[in-house]
Amino acid sequence: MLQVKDIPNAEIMQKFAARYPQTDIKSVITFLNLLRVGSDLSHGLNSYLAQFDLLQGRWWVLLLLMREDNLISTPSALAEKAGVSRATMTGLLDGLLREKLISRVHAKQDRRQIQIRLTSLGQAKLDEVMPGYYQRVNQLMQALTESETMHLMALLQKIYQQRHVFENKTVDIKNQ
Amino acid sequence: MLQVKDIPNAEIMQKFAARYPQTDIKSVITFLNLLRVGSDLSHGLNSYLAQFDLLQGRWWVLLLLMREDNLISTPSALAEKAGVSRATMTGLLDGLLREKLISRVHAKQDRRQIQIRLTSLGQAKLDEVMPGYYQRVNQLMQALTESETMHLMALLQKIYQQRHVFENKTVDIKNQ
DNA sequence: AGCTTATAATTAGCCGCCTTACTATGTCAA
DNA sequence: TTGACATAGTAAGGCGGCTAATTATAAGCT
Repeated sequence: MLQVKDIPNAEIMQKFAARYPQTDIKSVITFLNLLRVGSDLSHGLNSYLAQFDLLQGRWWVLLLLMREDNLISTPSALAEKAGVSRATMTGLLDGLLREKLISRVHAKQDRRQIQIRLTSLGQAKLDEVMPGYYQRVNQLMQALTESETMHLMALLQKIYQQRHVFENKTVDIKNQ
Repeated sequence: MLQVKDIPNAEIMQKFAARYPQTDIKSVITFLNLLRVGSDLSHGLNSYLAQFDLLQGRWWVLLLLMREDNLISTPSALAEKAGVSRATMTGLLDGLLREKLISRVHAKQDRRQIQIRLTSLGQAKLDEVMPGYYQRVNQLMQALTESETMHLMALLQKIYQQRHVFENKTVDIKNQ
């Protein structure tokens, strides 16, 4: 994701608003701040995970496996839950396999499927990573009081429900 | 960035909290929601830009150039402002050059430098992209009232100031 | 049974990001 | 002045995303 370091100042926003009159400066600034906080937290998380030779993709796979009662899942299910394509999941699993954090076993009942299991090495890796992760998340969220946190969640929910506005193609009014 | 599709439910959080006692469930859920909103908006923006053969990286470069009074900057300055490495900027500029949206000119005063200029084709591309972008941002932010927007900005600020918590290495108490 | 279609996983090849290492040029101080 | 260091840009190679195409297996029709 783009690292939105440099949110435009008022002067620059005015310049853009002059050329593009539909601009609502306050909306744009809020939007860019949301993007920036998200990307900064994401980069921060990555830099923490990198200390353990992990990045978000592979870490998330380990977590998804740990959620399962028997520590087993399949590539398609993992891809679906992680929100990546199955091809990408193949690559992530290759990496995890190289470090023996997971194992691949052919499924008996459906021979197209492969079972992915969290190994004890994989569990050990999570046991190394997670305490520091939780500690840092706590520290981060101590920026807000309990009621601020709840308020933030509510605001995020409202925005989240609108998240599809970008995905609609531009509509040509004449064709409606 | 990871597409955080699947925020763990209460039952699963309990399981993790049992193994990792430092877990504060509310903090983690809020954190994951922040990440999710950020990554969804980022993906949404990308899918909008993709209609115009752009992605965030190259689009942002065009914007940075348009901010300049004479439409000119250098690769290093752009890399700094966009928050990417200079090597990455070289790649982005290669792409933009291929489509003639920018031009490269050797600087006279410092022959290490290269001047990057937004071409009229580049400006035309922005004129195509920006109105729809602003329209969609407005639509998105209409999810919130004016006072909610200001409150959200304030909450994001507080979190943003804590963003470095992930970057500190884990401290070994014994060595302090 | 044999087709057709659907599904699971992988491969190949693209893109944008990274770090590391390199080349060219500039700067500064002994 | 020249040697050491700093800075600008690029190249090489890795990673984690993607889509499209491929292979194997399963399921459903007729």
